[in-house]
Amino acid sequence: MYELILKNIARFITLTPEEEHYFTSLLKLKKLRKKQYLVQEGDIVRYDYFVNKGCLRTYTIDEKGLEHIVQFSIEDWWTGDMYSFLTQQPARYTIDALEDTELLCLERSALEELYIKVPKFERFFRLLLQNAFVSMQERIIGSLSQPADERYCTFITKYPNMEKRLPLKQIASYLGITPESLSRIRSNYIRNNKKRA
Amino acid sequence: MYELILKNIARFITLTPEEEHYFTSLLKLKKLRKKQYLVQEGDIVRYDYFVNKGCLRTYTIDEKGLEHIVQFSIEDWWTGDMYSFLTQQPARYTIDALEDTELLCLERSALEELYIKVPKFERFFRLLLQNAFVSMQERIIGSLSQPADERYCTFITKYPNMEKRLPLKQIASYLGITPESLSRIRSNYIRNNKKRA
DNA sequence: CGTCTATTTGAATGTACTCAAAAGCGGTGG
DNA sequence: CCACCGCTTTTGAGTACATTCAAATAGACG
Repeated sequence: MYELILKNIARFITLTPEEEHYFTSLLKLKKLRKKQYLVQEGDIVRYDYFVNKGCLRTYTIDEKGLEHIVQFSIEDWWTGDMYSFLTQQPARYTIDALEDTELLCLERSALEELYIKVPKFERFFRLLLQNAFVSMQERIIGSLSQPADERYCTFITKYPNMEKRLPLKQIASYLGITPESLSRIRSNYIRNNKKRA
Repeated sequence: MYELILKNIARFITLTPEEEHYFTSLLKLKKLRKKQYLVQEGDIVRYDYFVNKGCLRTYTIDEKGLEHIVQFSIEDWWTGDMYSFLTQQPARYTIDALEDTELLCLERSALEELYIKVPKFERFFRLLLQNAFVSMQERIIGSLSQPADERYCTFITKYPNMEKRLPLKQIASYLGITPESLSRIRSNYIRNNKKRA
């Protein structure tokens, strides 16, 4: 149950067996069925979440009622409304499950305690945030400079096999295009690959 | 010379006079003339920068040779290539001055020392990063869901008077549109405001 | 099996783009 | 201080890509 999260942490910091044990003792398991909400816009978020299994989306709904997906989170990713978790203000995003999902939850007060007892975790979560920030910068550049078909190409390269798992509609929302457009992009894509082969 | 940066820090943490003094003793002053580089893509970035006066842009150049601006930094903002500063890998962005600029520079080793002597700064820089992350998320949503004229409108609302200071070409690059398009958007904008008046 | 939603396809529209040319503006050197 | 050069901004015309609206088909779920 904890192998994945421990491996995830080991990317950046090294823990002793005792530290590992202490850390995992702070985690709570949560299961969600497909379509269930994890966070709704306006909630005060008390947890940071690690995805052990399954898939979620983080999105917002604009004045016209349209959904815009900021992020997908699959196994081995962290998720949550960072803004709300850290400031204890109402969440700006809604998060729900696109598949049956299993999460490990780390509560705010547990995290504070963890920072004190095992200060390495300050470093870990800072690195996590930095990486998230950097990849967000890259996504901005892409969204401003690339046409839709290239953005799709970047997406399937960066998140291999995600496109087989997710409904087209959700990917279109993530890319900022209509489902119709993505459908056409995909059929061009297949046609071009066939030509080359 | 240090009023601005101390006020900036006071938004999130409270310092004693001694801590303020210690902190400012770590800072180095740097002046840049218009068009000078602060960071070039590929550099290893050793400093985090606070803008005391002036204006800079952070951008990257794509395969086609086109510039894409990730960020403008004016007085009271922090800037730098966060990725390079924190990982000591080559910078992904170039930063140069759009006006004569005055910076306060905080070196990596000085920051590490600061974290140890005044741990509150861990909190400060974490909050800084979080805010940057959150506003980046908002920008993604905007860039994917709004037409160019609305993005311009958001820009001038969020960064009041910036549009008077910056060349049109630079703003167009930030918004991900051509200078021609922004020029047209502006003239429509003026026309519409006149109608209403 | 039937209903509801997702996906595909087509046609018409619109927004932003490219290319081209003219006008405006700023900085430099004589 | 002015004239010139180069770069920025504006404007116009034609084009390309993505959108909207509509309708047909496919697929998922109860």
